[in-house]
Amino acid sequence: MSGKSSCLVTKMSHYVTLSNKDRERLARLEKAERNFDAGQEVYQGGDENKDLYVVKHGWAYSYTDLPDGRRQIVKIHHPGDIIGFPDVALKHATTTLCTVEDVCLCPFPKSSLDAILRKSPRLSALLLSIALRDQVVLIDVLRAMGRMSAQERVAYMLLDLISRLRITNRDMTDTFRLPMTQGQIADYLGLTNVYISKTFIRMEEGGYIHRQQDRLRILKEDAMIELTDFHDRYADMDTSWFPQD
Amino acid sequence: MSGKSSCLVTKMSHYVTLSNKDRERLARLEKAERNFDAGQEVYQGGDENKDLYVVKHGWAYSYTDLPDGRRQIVKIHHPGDIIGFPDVALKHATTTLCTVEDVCLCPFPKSSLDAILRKSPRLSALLLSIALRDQVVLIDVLRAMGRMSAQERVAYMLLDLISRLRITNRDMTDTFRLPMTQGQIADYLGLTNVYISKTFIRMEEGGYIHRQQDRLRILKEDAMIELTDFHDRYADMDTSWFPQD
DNA sequence: ACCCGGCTTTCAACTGGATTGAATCGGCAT
DNA sequence: ATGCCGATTCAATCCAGTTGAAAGCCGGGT
Repeated sequence: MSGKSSCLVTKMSHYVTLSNKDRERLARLEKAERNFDAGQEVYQGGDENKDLYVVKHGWAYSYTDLPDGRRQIVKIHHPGDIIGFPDVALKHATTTLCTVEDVCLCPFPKSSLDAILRKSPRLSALLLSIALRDQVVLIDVLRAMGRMSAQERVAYMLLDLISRLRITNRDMTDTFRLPMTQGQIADYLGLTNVYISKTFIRMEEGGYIHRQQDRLRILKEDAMIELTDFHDRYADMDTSWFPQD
Repeated sequence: MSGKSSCLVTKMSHYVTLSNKDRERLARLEKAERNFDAGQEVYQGGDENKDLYVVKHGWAYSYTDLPDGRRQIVKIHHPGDIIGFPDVALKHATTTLCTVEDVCLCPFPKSSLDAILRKSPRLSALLLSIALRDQVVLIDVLRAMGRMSAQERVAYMLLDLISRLRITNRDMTDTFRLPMTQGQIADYLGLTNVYISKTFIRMEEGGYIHRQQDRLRILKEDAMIELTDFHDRYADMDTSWFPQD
């Protein structure tokens, strides 16, 4: 099991070149593995949070409920993502983690993070940067939810997804697998499953996208970028100030 | 000018006890001062971002525009807050900073942050925690925007504001000054000024709040907490794992 | 005291998206 | 194949919140 096969290392290396030692440190986080079936809940909001997870394969999402059952999905997780990072600051998990499909997760304790923070200044800077970058991404989502129409929100979501998938999958062009149900997409975008359906149909009629099973093709990426004033935050990171290891 | 008068030190000390050295390090960030009139723009989205700001007094907010003029306020800043932290990860500022009223800001360069990260593990941990905690707070806002009614959103906002103000102002009970216009509140909550007006009136009629000039009194805090399923993330922080300095 | 400009409130018409319920599709297990 | 369950689609209706404009209010400046 060399570092080469680690999604986490692949993803982190996208931002900055890492020493072999740091690559090993990261790869070690993916030692343990647990498999989950589609639609399974891994942990719940309010639980004491002691573990983080690296996604090895499959999609998952974090969500919160309102007491009356309304639901908001707050983050969609892909291979290479670290799940639960924001909760490190708090005593209890704030969201519930649920799988979209069959998923393999690598749990590791919060304390492993400590070790990295103490030992590797370069990785610490990277982790802090990722936390801050994720704040910016959340702000972008907030803007979409607050001020965009249904069609703009869907376009924004698709652009965000494909940008993130391109990080680990360099040769991906305009087509990707979207395993989420329309109900889940609705819960992410603050809409309803019915209206997501209608919006997808309209976007397909408008020639923006093409769907075939769960594969989605983006036909007018530039138009969608313009429509949503989309910025790829994953490409604009400033790593110039990082300490050398 | 001792550390005692620094809003930043007051705010940071709320979470964790700091050594004198660390208090000095923080207080030093507030050495320079710049004053701004009400409604003034301090910097704009897209600008190269080299400075951060500590708020000394007055309220300000960060916002983004859509190309067609729709506007989303993404963060409201109070005394003691660090402005621009999320943008540290990126090459360009993502939001525009605007004052609500007459404001005094203390600018300091990104590089001062570097120095702190290298010298003080305890402050580094605190900064990382604050970044992560702010992510959780953003997620809470996202939930409000995605799934809550107008009245719930306003209630949520008021609870969030008073919780934050209580950090630096321990003896505050149920009344605070709300200097923002209803138009600004609308841009924060993804609504319109007209509907904010209507909602405030309804909440006053319902006995939830009382307004008098720009002072706002929360009458049924418990009911509002229940209504919005509000969690005070500023009180729930886990600082137990921080390294001693 | 007065005017001016920005903020809040009110009003009426309108609409984007929600809701409901039913029909259809599709995958999987038997 | 068959039957079942969840996901998707379709159509009709409804409503929370928008839009635009007008009127009231309040504070600051001269």
